[in-house]
Amino acid sequence: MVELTPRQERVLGQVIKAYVATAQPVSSKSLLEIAGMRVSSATIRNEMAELEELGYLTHPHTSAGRVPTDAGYRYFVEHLLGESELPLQEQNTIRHQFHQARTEMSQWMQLAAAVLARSARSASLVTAPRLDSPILRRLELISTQSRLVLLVLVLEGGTVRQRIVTLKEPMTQEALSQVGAKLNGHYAGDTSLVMRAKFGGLAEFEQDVMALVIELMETGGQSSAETYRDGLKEVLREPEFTDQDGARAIVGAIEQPDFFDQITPPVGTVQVVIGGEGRWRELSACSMVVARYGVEGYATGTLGVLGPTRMPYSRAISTVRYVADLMSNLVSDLYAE
Amino acid sequence: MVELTPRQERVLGQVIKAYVATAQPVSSKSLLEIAGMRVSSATIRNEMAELEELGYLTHPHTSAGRVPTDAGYRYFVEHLLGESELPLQEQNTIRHQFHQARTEMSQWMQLAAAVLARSARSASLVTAPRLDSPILRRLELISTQSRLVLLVLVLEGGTVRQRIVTLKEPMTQEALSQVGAKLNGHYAGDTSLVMRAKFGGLAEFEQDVMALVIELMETGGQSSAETYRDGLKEVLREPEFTDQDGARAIVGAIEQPDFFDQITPPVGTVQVVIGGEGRWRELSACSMVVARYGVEGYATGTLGVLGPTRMPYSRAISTVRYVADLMSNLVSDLYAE
DNA sequence: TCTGGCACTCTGATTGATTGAGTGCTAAAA
DNA sequence: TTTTAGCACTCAATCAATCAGAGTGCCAGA
Repeated sequence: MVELTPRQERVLGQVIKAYVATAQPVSSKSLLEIAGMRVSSATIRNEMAELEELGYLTHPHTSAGRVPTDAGYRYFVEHLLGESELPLQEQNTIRHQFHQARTEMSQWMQLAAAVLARSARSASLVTAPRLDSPILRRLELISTQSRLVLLVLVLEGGTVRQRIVTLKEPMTQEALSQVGAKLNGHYAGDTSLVMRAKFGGLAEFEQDVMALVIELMETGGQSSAETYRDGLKEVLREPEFTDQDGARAIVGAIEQPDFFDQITPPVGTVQVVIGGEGRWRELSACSMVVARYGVEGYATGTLGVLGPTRMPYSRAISTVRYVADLMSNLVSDLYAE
Repeated sequence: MVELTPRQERVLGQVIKAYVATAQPVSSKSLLEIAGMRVSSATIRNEMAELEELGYLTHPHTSAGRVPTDAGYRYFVEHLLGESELPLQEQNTIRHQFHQARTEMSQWMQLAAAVLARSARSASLVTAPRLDSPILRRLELISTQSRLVLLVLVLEGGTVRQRIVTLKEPMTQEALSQVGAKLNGHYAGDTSLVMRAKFGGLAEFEQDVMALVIELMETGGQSSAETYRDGLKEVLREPEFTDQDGARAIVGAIEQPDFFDQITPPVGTVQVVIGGEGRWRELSACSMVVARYGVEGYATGTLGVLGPTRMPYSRAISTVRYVADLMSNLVSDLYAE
């Protein structure tokens, strides 16, 4: 990536700022007005032509103003955006909202989605934290009906997983509780790996149960319902999504519950994907700002926003970073040793 | 609602059929071709004019074909649609898919949403069954961290609810288990009403826990994540949603997790809402076909489709009915005494 | 009661002219 | 060498006018 002169950087930054605000190509004259630079429009035009040469701007047709390219946004994000923090005022508002919510992951995630959508004027997606190598805290076998038994797993950190088991022949709740107690004695505190190692010495039914336990611990809840969304309706106002294809592209992405799981930056960093970056052809008009939250190596989830490439990156990035940090703290409070 | 002559009914039915298929106004001549009626186009025109007089058809402008009105669809649904069943072939396919799924509510609901969306060419929404007056089967108190305790409730039928409690001072898992055992002894098998009645004779901490239990049982999970959706991307292909307003209207509705909870037909019936029916102004171009499933008075959820008024009502209604019945059976298998 | 025929209406596509925003380039000024 | 003023040029957007065609409404006759 070529280095730009300070003035070129200024021009690029102002073009992006104006284009993000108005969605209209930016002319050399209008740029002068908003940027208040003390040169003529012709100079600006020369700079713009140069920036176009370098691939950071284009224009839709000969007599139109300039529009940033994906590379232009990329340069902007990498070089012209400091590690700016969210204004304290907003940090407080958000923290306050989180304190008001009940101490429940589902509420927090819903709230996180709402905050992200509002702040970044985009659609947002938050997935529940998933345990990397879950540890069994306790299991329960609960008879629901003659031959149907509910298996409930409580994992370290409070995640609950459940599955219905069909028995070959009926068992009383008494008998089930005994089996439960025995298995708890054997396996509470173990990861699925350890469980596999200690598999011997079990009755057939107990083996069946443990096989299920292991499967449940390793495949994870995966429930697609564990994804929280917001802002889709509002982001459809943006001009890039008014036509059918644009709308379908973003709706299709948001509809996938695990869409952001394809992007997994390490916890603590924020990743910006501009214009689908080749990997998502449909999303060529979209950008994403994604972060992972939680405790690395233990339990992590993904959260972020999806909007037009013409996105308020500064806001989006600082909001995503702030919310991810907040969520990480919540998770580590819950899961801490 | 005025009675129509058999021929008028036939004309109305054919107009709707053609319009549903093509989204184009239907002309008198083209109607002749598809319906194969042995009269002239002029006769059809007269009938159409009559139907327009009665409010069942309109035309967008003088020299355009006819389009059904909401009243027209309503008449069609009430009078011209028998209690037709889904073709056996499809019933089998659907039943087969349900058998393939794991015996888990979340999987079934996701599947139900997918089936509905495919079959009715619409967006679908399925909400988890909610207990009407839940009965506690067992509660667990699990220490997660010094002063944070996870309260897990298992309700009759296998619903699990959880909540984090912050203690005033630390307690050991031992102590928590004792409290748990005591409360289970007292309250297992009770509804929240009974619990309120037997509230006396508890230590302060136990009272706090039971207050939470009651709250959790009465307010319900309410987790917005317990809603499954599908087909939104595809339904945006329909011409009525190509413009911004149309798309935003349907996306806004689908985004609300409890949208269908506003419509609650009794279990076993299917309700059809055409053109928003005045209650949903934004959804004037949409229809919904909704059913409640589950066991009345015990645990019920809502499921249905949302699409353009130009919807294949016959398919939609029979699919919704069939899937609702299927889900009702699954629920009653799980919850049956 | 139905039908053939014809006048009438309205849309949608096409064309052409016009306007104006905005650039690119050149030659002069700093 | 860099900046600026000026001017020619390009292209989208808008408007008006025209035209073909689809489809209706209605009347008069079967």
